[in-house]
Amino acid sequence: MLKIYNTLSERKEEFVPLEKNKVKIYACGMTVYDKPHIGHARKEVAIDLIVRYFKYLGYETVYVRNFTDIDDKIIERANEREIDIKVLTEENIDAFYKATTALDLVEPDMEPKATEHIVEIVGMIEKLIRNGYAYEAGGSVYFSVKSFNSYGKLSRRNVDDMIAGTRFEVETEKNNPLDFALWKSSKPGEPQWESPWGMGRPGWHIECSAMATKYLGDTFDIHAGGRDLIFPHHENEIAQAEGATGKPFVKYWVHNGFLTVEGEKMSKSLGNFITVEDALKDYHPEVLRYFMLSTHYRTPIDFSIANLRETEKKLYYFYQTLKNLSFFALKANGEEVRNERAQSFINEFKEAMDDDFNSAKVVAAFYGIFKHLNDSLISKKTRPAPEECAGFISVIREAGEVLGVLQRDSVKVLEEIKDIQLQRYSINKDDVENLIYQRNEFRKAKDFEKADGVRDELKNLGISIQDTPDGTEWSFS
RNA sequence: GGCGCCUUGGCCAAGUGGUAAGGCAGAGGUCUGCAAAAUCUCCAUCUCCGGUUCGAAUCCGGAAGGCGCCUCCA
Repeated sequence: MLKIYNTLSERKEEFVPLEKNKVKIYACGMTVYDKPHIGHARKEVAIDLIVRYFKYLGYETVYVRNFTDIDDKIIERANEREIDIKVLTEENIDAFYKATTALDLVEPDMEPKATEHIVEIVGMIEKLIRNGYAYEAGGSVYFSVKSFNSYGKLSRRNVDDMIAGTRFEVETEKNNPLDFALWKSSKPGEPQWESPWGMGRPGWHIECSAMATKYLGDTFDIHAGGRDLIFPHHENEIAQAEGATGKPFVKYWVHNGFLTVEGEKMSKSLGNFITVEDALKDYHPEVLRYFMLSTHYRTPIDFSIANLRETEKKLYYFYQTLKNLSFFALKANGEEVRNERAQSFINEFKEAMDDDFNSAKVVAAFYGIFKHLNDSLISKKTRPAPEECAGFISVIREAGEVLGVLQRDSVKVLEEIKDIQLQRYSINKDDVENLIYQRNEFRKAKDFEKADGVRDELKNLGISIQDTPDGTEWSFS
């Protein structure tokens, strides 16, 4: 039985879809004023895990992720760079797609853009005015927070308390400082669209309510996003959608925890702002994915060099083991048997995922099975039959598919990881192989002292070598 | 000031009332020309103080520390 932590109730709830075997998911996408950073990546990997698991469970999934391609920051940034807004947003959408491709994220079924849904947005605002939740003032339209009495239910805030804590804005068209803009009258030179209230553009929150209800209906199953969006973004989305439709908007609200960099919040001013593009220069995409999943999605995660290195080692170990396993599975001729240990692994996996998508527990289960495999593969006596080895591969791939890891050819991934490491440490591959060749020559000549000297040289580069029956292999230690 | 979260061994991290997963690092063993890799063994009573309970890391109250949101933020 799948349980999901619902921000609305602050507890884990059994997942019951609105329609049998079908799940409708909306995830707030990014506002494309800049390139995606690793915080975005965390959110995307988290929702990706969720979507993949629903598919794994056999649900028909409808997954919508938007692009917010019009807002203050975008206008500001475009002005700064003296480029057209469209140029800016398209550039960043491209960068986003590069990141999603590299991270092997499941493609959403729909990816609506705010600027392409002005009609729906205007329509929703009109409904809100008609329903008495919004008012026009000076060419802008505001949502009246006071008029919507369950305002604050998601973020557990009380409107009066909030007003008390607000510094009053001078000169405002708003009736109430907490009211938020649904439609903003445009200043000269800003992008603008026609509306019943004059030329203008949508406020920040309305596009999600309009697009989500358009594609998923008035009420749908899951709405996801980063923790920081709970207030005001999601709170406002609820007010807008429910104010317009009169129906409950979302059944389960899912929010991922934040990512820090070396223990600090990522921000431009601290200079620790890491784009996905940059992270991919130093780490294999699968390492990044696996890293994100090694902590439960609601728990804060720290993007630190130490943690990333550790993850890299783990993944390397897994693929190394998978490589050995594949060798022993060759004789199975396509036959596979899932023995008790393999089956228990799958059970562990499902149990962990059913528990609010606890990928951290899955990671532990992976450890257990890989350790078991390394242990048993080592000697003929304990080695599973080829068909069982094939069965192990199959369960690992099955669980790995949901996490989006361990799907690719072991040899290839091991090489890719090494290449990235070589690049990271600015070490030339040929130099390494030359040294290994030299060492083996010394070994053949039984000149172990010189051979060990070469090994020390390699060690200084951070490389360790393994003499195996098939020759000498090397890896970063 | 308001709302919420977190605090588990040197480090990362599970744990959601039944007697502390896993990993990294460290110590020792097996293997090895020596190593490495792999593997085995060892390594915590859960920030503190009260309470509820036969029994709590897990529930309640309080203290200390850290953090997030309340303005843009995944």
